Amino acid sequence: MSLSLEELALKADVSKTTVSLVLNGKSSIYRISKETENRILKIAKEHNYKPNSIARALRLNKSLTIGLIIPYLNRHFGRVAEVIEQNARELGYQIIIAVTQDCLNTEHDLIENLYERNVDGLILATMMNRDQFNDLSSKIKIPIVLVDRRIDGDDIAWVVSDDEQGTYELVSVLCQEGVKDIYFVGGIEKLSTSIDRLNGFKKALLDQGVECNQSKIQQIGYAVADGYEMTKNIIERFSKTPEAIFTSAITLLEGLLQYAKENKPDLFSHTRVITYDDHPMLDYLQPPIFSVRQNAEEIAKKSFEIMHGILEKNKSFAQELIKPELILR
Amino acid sequence: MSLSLEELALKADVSKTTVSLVLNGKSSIYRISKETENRILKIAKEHNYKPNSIARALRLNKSLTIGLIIPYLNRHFGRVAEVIEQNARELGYQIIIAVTQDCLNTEHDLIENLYERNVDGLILATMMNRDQFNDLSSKIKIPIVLVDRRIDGDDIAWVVSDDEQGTYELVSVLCQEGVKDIYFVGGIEKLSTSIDRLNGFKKALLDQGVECNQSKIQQIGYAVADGYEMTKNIIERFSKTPEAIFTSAITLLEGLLQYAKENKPDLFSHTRVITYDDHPMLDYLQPPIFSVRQNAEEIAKKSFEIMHGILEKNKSFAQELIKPELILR
DNA sequence: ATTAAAGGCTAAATCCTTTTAGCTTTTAAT
DNA sequence: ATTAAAAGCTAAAAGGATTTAGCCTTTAAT
Repeated sequence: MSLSLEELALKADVSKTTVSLVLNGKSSIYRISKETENRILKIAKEHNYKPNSIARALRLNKSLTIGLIIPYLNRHFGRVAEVIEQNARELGYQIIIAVTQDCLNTEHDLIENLYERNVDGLILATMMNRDQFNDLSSKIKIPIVLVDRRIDGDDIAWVVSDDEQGTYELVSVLCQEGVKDIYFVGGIEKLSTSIDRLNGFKKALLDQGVECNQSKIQQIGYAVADGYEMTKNIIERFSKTPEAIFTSAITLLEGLLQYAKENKPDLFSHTRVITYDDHPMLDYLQPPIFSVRQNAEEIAKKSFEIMHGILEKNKSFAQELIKPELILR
Repeated sequence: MSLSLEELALKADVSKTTVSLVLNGKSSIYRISKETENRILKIAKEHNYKPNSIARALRLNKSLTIGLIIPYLNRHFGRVAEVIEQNARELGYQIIIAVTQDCLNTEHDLIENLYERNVDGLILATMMNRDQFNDLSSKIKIPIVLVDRRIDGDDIAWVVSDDEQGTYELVSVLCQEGVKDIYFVGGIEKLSTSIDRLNGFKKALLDQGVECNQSKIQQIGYAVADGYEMTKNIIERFSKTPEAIFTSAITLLEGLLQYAKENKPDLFSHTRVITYDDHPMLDYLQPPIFSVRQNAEEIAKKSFEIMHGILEKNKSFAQELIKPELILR
C-alpha cells in the first residue's frame, strides 16, 4: 500500500511515466539514462515500493489470480489445492478457492462469480457434462483446466488420475488371488471418475474371466452416507456374504466401515475390501485394505502448469493422465 | 465482464453517473425519476450487467477479499477453510488461500504478499509470537483475526478451540480409570495449542493427584515424523512400557501408529493411547482411542463472523473459545 | 549552416466505478 | 414579475498503474 507511483515520481523529480518505465524494465527501450534509472531504482527500494495490484489489474486486465473450484476441501482435494497454491505462488499467482459440495447449481454460481471477479483462469473439478461445459465455454472467455474429473473433448484441458488403469490393476490383483464375487460400490454415476473406475472394474473382471453381474454394481454418490447405504444393500439384499467389495472412494469405504461396525462386525472375516483412494490410517486397520493412491501432488502440479502455459506461454490446452499407485498391504 | 457502465449509459441515453446512482440504489437521494430508474434497471437486467469488481475495488479501496493463511490444508484446516469460504461467499466475500507449511518466514512473506494484493482482512493460523505480531500489526492496516492459534493480548482477535479444557477433560478420564503413568507427545512448543494442551494435561494430573514428571513430556513438532520420533524416544529410553500416551494432534498419533506398527506391534496391549483431534477412521481402530474433536465448523463460522463484524459493522476485536467434544470409544 | 538522427523524458489517454459539486429547467411562493 | 425551492440530471475528479505519441534538446552528418 502506501506509496504510489506519483509520490515516487515526485521524490525522484521525474514524471510517473518515467518511474513506471524504469520499474518495468523498459529503461533502455525508452532511452532513460542510467543515472535517472539508478536514482529511481534506489528511491523505489528505499521506500519498498510495490505497485498497487488492483490498479495494475484494472489497467492490464489481468489479475494474476486463478479460481479453484472443487467439491470439498477433503484430504484429496485439500492436498491438490495446497500444491496448486504453492506452484501458483512461485509464479506470482494467487488462488481464490471455492467449494461446491458437489452441487451443480453451486458450481455454476461459483464459476460465474469468479469470472465476474476477474480471475485469469479457472481450475475446476466439475460436475458438468459435455453440453453444459460447452455452454459455459462460450460465455466465459478465460482458460479452464479441469482437474480430477474430465470431460471428453479434443479441446478441453484436463488433468486426472488414471482411474481406469488404477482400478483395473487393483481389481486384477484380487481376481488373481482367486476371488470371483466382487461388488462395486460407486459414486456419482455420470462423473468421469465413476465411469472410468467402473470401466476398469469391468475390464479387470473380463480379462480375468470373472463374470460381471450388473446387480453387483451400485452407484449412489460419493458421500459417507452413500457408502453406508450401498454396503447395507449388498449385505441385506443378498443371502450370500460377498467375497469382496470394491469402494470407489475413501468416503465410501468410511461408509462401509461404519455399516460394518454397527451391523456386521464380522464382515471382514468373510469379505475382502479394497478401495480407490488411499489413507494413511488404512495402514493400521485389520485386516489390511488394498488401495489405489492418487498422486495429488502431480495432479496439482500439472494442472497449474497447463494453466500457466495457456496464460503466459500461449500454449494451447493439454491433457494428462496421472498414474496412481497400488498399495498392497 | 463485457458491458461497462458507459455502454449501459449509452443505451439508456443518460450519463453513466445516473446509471451508477440508480444501480447503487441512490435514485431517490439524487431524485432520479421513477421512469428513468426503471428504464435503466430494465436495460441493466437485459444485459445482465455486473460492475467490474476490479474497478470497484480501486475506487472504493475495498476488494471484498479475505486472505486465509494456514499451515496446511489437512483435514482440520481444510474443513475450517471450507466453512469460512461458504460463510464468506454468502456475504459477498472471496477467500484467497495460502499455506505456510508451518514455516515462519513463509508466513511473513504470505502476509506481506496478500496485504499488497489488497485483501480487506486476514484470517491467520499464525506461528508468530507476541512481539512479531505487534511488529506486523503496526505495518499492516487491515484487520487480522487469528484462528486456531492465539496470541495473548487484549486487542487481538482470535477464535480457537478450548485446548486446555479439552485436554484436561480427556486426560482426566484416563486418570479416573486409574492410569498413573502418562506421556505427553507434543507439537511446536511455543504455539498456544501446545501450551494450552500441555497446561490442560498438567492440570488434569495435578487435580487427579498423579505425579507429573517432566521427563515424560516431549515437544518436537506437529509432523507425522515428529510423532514417530517422540514415540520412539518414549519406548526406547524408558525400560518400562508406558501405561498411556497422549498425542496432542492427529498427525502425532499417525507417527505413533507408524512406529508401533514397525517396531512395537504389541504396544496397544500394554499402553492406552489418547489423542487431541479426532478422525472418523479412529472408530475402526482396535483398541479404541479416545479423542477430542475440535469443532472446525464453529471455529470457522466465528472467525469469519468476527472479521465481518470488524469490516462492516465497525465492531472491534473479539475472542472466542470454542468447546471441543470428548469422544470416548 | 542546415538537416537528420539520437537521446531523454513526459502529457495525456486508458482501464471502470463511484461520488462530489453543480448545472439547467420547472414549479411554487410572494 | 421576481425569487426561491425543487426536480432531474451530469461533468469531472479520483483511485493508481501502463502505454502511446510526441516534445524538446543535443549530437552527428552533409
